[in-house]
Amino acid sequence: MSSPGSQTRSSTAKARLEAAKSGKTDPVAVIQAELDNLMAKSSSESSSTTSPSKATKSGASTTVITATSESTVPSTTTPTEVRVSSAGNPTQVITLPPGSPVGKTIQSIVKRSMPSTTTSQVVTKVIITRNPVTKQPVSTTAGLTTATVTMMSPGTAKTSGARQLIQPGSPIKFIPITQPVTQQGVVIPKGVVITTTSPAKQNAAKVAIPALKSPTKVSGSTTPKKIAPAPQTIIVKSSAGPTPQQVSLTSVSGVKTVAMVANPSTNPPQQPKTIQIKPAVQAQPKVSTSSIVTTSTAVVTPAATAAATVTTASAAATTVQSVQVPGSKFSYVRLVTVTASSASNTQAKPVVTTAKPIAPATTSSVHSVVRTIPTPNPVKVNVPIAPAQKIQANRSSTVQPVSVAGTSQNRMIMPANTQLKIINPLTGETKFASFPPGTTLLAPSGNILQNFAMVPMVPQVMSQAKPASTPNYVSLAPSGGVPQAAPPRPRSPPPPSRVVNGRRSAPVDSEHRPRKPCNCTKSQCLKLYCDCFANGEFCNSCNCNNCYNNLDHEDDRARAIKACLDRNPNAFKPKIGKGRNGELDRRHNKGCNCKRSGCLKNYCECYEAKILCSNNCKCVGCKNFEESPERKTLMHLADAAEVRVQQQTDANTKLQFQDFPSRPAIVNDSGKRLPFSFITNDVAEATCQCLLAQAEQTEQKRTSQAKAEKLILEEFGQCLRQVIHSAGKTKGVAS
DNA sequence: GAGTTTGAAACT
DNA sequence: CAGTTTCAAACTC
Repeated sequence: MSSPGSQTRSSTAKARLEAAKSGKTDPVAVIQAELDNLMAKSSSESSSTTSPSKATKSGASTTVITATSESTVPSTTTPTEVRVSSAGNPTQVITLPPGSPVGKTIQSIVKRSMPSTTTSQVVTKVIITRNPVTKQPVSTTAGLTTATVTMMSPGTAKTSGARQLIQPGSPIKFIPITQPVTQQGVVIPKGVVITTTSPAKQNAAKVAIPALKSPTKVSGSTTPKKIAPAPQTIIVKSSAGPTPQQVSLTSVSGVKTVAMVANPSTNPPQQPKTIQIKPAVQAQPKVSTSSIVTTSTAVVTPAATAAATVTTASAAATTVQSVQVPGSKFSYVRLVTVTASSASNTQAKPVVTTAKPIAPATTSSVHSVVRTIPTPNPVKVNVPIAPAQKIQANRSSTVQPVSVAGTSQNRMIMPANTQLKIINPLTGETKFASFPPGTTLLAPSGNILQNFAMVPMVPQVMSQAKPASTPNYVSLAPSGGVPQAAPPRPRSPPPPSRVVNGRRSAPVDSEHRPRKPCNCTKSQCLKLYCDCFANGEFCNSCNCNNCYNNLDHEDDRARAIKACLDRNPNAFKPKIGKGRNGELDRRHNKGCNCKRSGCLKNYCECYEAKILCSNNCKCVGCKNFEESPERKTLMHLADAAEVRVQQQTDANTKLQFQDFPSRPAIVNDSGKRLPFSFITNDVAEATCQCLLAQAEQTEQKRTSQAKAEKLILEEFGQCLRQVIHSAGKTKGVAS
């Protein structure tokens, strides 16, 4: 059941975004980052002191919005000057009257400036700078001054699983906040602005050889160990200000979501403000609908979205810099404490509480609304991040610092099975702690955590933990806590090779199939025999013995890396490169040396990478060439196996639905459904949407609070009547 | 699960 | 650079 018009009204009630998937690992970059990190030890002090300069504009109110959703500008009732800049296009300055749905406005601007056929990533940034009338900064008191949403260009959708990048105009998915999901969180203790950039879709490998591995061997189900590398580029910058906020990274189905929670506890409670933003510039499209800020809910964007929304609420004592390495899929955040006051806040221990998990994307049709939270309730905004494309060499962010209204609480939402190394850069004190999934570290005073750099001890984190006085890096790798087996795929395109260096490293589906844990016994996981090490990752939940590939043996590890690079400068570079025809012609850079396998077993790096042997190979008795009958036979067998697996999967799925009917009717002795049995989840949700819509309307009309409450209650009564009416019509007999 | 095979990495 | 050894993953039983 749904009340009349509820669908329409609810369309403005929630955000629905879709996300992109992660990209490939580049161990070279990780290694490079680690080496750089080591080298940075000597210059860490200077980094600390220079960071604040980037976090300028303290007190200024700048709102950055990069968005496609129908979001509204954070709370303000005054006209707002907005600068819209997107890749490859000149910056536009527009003035938005109060109440305008800035998301639509931005979107229309972007659409006009962006070729529809482009496949490259487009990041549109909207910076709300000031009130053009009063020349005052906008709405710093709203407790939410920054929103960042990254817009993906069309043509980036992938077909497998949830791997979809958002397309302009596509429906946006809504994630209820209450459902559990694997999370990986990082707290940015002080006010920060995060922008995300998404890479264009990388072509999947086009190869000839189908996967022959038994489906049961798909590593995803068995390895908690490998956590997929960070697929996105994240630029985090701090802003000056007194209050902390939360930034958390949530991985849902391989897509990372950044959530920043502003704790408005230090802000005086405010009444929700209605924003009316209309295009003031003639060239801008007219927007007839306006979204209203009505509740203390946060923007909830789905995990599977390419849009990103970030809100910040405060200024910072900590500078957060992004560290990006050329060619790397990894994103690092360098946390540098910059305030003198922070020095007095050492030794504090985080309070551990249970975090409310953020639900994965659903297929709900509810539209999204960016909601400012002027109340003491935290503002929670998620930033789904698309896979990284090519990471540029600049190691520091160029994002404008943003000042934000203050909050006083830090939080860190733990990813699954996260172990943290907490380092006090001032005293050098190091602590280790492990937290269950979903754990949130709270720093109620706002500064408890600010002197500690948090280093999730997960794979892909390369020597982030540094000694005291050294900038600390936090890898923003997506959670691998819930490995997912790649769905059965047709022969083409096969996954990009994972033969990064090592041997027989599984040709991982770059999206997010985790690599298997290693079983090294003699190498201490410090040689390229070890897949983890070869891929530039820490061992995590591996079965190795005497492992030195961890934070406890940083020095040894660094030496081992150096030794490998001394032997072979390309040791950590991908082994599979592009041929003359680019992606269509991948080849093993070094070539294999197989003698007995005929290059038709996974011993062969070429075969494992699902590419044909090339002139680079020195193999004997090679059967891994285009016209090889043996290879063709294997291909056919593999295809047939895949078909069978797919059919079996489909059958199982069907059975599951049959075995678990949605919800048994609740009936009385006579077999009639009892009235409350009609209040299903759908009904409840629809009712809530109706109430929400009603609340929005009252906000829009600026009705008094008393009347608003009355109207909402009446709406609730209306919903109940409809439920009763529907129950009566069905004369519900249990089914 | 134990043992064997294999080829890349490491070493000489 | 070639030959040998070491190593851990792939494979077989």
